[in-house]
Amino acid sequence: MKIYNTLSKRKEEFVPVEPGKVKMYVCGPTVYNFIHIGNARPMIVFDTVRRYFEYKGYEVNYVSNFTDVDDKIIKKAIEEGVDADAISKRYIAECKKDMEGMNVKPATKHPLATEEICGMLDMISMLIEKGYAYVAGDGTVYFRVRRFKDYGKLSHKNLDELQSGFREIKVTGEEGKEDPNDFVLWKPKKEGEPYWESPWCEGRPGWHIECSVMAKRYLGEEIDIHAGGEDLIFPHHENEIAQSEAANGKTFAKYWMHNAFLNIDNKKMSKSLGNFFTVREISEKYDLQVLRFFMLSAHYRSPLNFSAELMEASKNGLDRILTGVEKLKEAWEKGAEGALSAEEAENKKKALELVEKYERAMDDDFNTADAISAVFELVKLGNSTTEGASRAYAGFLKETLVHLCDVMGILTERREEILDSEIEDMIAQRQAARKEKNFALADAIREKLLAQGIVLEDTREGVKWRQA
RNA sequence: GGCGACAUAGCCAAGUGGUAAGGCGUGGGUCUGCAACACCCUGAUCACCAGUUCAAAUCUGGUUGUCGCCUCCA
Repeated sequence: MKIYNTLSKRKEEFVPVEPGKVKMYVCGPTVYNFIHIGNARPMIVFDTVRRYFEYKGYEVNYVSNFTDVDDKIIKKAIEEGVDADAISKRYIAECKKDMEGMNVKPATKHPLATEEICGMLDMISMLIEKGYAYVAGDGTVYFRVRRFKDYGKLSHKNLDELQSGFREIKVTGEEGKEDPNDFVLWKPKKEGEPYWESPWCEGRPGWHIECSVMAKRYLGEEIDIHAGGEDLIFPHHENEIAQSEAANGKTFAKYWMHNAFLNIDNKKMSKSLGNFFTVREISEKYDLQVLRFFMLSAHYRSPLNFSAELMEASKNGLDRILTGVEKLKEAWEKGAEGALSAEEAENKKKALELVEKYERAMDDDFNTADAISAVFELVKLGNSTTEGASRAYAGFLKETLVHLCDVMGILTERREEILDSEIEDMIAQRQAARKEKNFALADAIREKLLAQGIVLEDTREGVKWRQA
């Protein structure tokens, strides 16, 4: 398996720290609101990475945090007049609902920043002891960036470039810094903010330290994969490396994976541009499976554009796959017992070649777009060869297709919904009308059902229906 | 100002040296009472210019365009 490593800027063969095991850490969202579709991309992408590792037989320890102490959470809490805790708890619960809808597996562990303060105090103390951090006059603890010689190795920047760069050195509240690039490990509380006791001041942790600490606690000092959105490369992940490697004296993560951004009309999604969508909003219009399928239709390192038109295209494409699975299921149920015919054996070979194509694509830095093309080809093979197929052949194709979809987190069962009796009556009435060749009435009933979002299909096996 | 990514058919998107996967959409056909589903047919000299090579979408240089990071935003 090859993985593109941001650290080396090339694809590298994956070699786990511990044979047969994958330890991966994915930076999770700050929970101050419903997650947006931009948050959803890394969740879906890295969940797929995880599933593929599991498919290949690895045992995956997958850790993803929730940042539950942060300026934005505090701001929201003040606006609503509740505790910060109430805000974060609420949106963690909502986030988990969205994840379920997108069929993102729960992590092995979802640590919360506020429950890991002890570990953070330990690591900060250790960094001070080793000379990698210092305490400013007001009790703020900063990381001494100049002291860590590898600083910039992930983002491929060097400190001189950073300093000679365009950005202006921020002044407010940072007079205690030795170097403008130093970043906060611990900062004093402000009035009304949540805080914890520490040797330096009553305060709260900086943003970067939590991930270093949680990765260490739940995965160890050396992990295989650290992942997140590309915007996190600098400064967040650069700072994590500095903290972890300075404190532990070991390489922190072997492979750094970063997903590209999701854009809206080729523009970065932002509230100010008014092109901001939450996953919850999307779920009102589409099954979140469609969102998942959409996200996987492009390579994770390519920018992906979001629009209603593209969601429609994804919905239609996904429907094609689901219909294909249904047809195979019917063929399997009706199929005759016995061995495969010579032709079927030949087609089975073709299917196995497609499975290989799928694996080659996924092995090559998780090329889900290419893998999906193998799935579509398998669908076509099924659609065109199951007429009168044997049970064994149809069953094989069905199992293969379902399995490959499952690896990408695509559920192949259409959500079973119970029709209310009124609708069932209408379908029965339409059948009666058709029998009497009263097609005008039959069509009228079909139109009426369509208006309610129910699509009817007349097949040899009888009437089928599905949600539009 | 510094660093970086990308540019393939109406749309989306694979393909990183040997003359272009797949999906959506469009149009035509088969099937169907009509539809829907499915199946068959239908589509590109790969932004532009120059170079390397027997051979380039694929490598090198340049041009144009789009976007990102450098502001605790995935």
